[in-house]
Amino acid sequence: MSKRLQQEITTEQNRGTVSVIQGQASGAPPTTTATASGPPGGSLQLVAQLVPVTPAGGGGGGGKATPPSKMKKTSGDKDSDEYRQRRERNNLAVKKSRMRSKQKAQDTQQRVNELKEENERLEAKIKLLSKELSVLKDLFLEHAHNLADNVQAPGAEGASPAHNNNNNINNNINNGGCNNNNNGQ
Amino acid sequence: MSKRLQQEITTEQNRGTVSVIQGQASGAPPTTTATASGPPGGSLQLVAQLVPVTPAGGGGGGGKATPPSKMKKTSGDKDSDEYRQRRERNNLAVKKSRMRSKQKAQDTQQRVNELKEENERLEAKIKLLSKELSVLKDLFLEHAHNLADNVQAPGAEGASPAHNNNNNINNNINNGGCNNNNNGQ
DNA sequence: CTCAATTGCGCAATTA
DNA sequence: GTAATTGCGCAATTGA
Repeated sequence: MSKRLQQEITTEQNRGTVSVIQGQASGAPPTTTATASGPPGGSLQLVAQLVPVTPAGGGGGGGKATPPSKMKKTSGDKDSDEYRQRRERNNLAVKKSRMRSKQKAQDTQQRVNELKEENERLEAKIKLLSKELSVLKDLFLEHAHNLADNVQAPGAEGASPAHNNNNNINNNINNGGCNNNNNGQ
Repeated sequence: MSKRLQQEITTEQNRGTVSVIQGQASGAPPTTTATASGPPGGSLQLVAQLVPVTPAGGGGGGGKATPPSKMKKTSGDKDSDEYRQRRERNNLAVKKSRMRSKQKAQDTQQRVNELKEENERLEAKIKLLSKELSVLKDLFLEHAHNLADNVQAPGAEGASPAHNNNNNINNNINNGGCNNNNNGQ
């Protein structure tokens, strides 16, 4: 009931008519009248201002004077209960929809943050792994050199075993060795 | 009261000033319109509604129009040019703001997608690196074994200095190969 | 204090 | 016919 006083009033007022108004009801927004806008603290209540409704509209235009008897119950255009009811329902739906929309946006933003964190973690890990790999490779090379030296020195005997190994290695590889890692955030 | 004209109409038709309105200045969006809410395809309309202002009954009499006699130029509250001007400005600002807001949301969503992709890439890389590491590690172990065998076989002769290396290497490997490290950035 | 930007809200046209 | 969306205008706030 009190709801419709809001915008309509203003709206109407646009054209110059008056209206009544009321202060805020429950948590709702404070509406105010044309003349006095009651911002925040609103205490007060309503002030009604009636205006001389001049019958002949004149005003801008058109005039139409009171078309008094035209208003079907059904689709009584606007004053009908039915209309009001629908409006209210829609308003509710709108509110809900907007709320969800907002929430979704928020979630998305959060998702971005999470992904960014994850990303950093992954990059750090890559860095680490790369480093390790690098170290190992160096060692490997060094080792190879040493082997070469040794092999040459001792004698023709020890053929380096590193040949058929591929198979075995592959198996191992498939197993994935030991890279497990857990991380929680 | 006549509210049926509601906003748009009111807005434009408001005081008779017609106005096709809107020219948006700043590079804004291309909207169409003449009457504000022109639905898609807008074709016409607008004429009709002057008439029906269903007065409705409620309010009693209905009428409307003609702002009584109060219309200061400044702050004439509603009919004032100044008011209208401000409204228009605000409407424009609102539009702009909303546009940006929407755009931002879109960007954010896109950001999520990009980050997701990036993440996948990073994970793939990690997997690859891990595999390489694993291979190298196995290779090392194998080598170590072979070396050990070879060393034993040849005889007590020349202890190859490589052993030390191996040990070190192994240690390193252990650390390096399977280490899962925690502690996030 | 003015003014652009935000924000909550209701209306109406669409869409599903 | 209903609920959900979406564009829009109004008004109250807020931040420069």
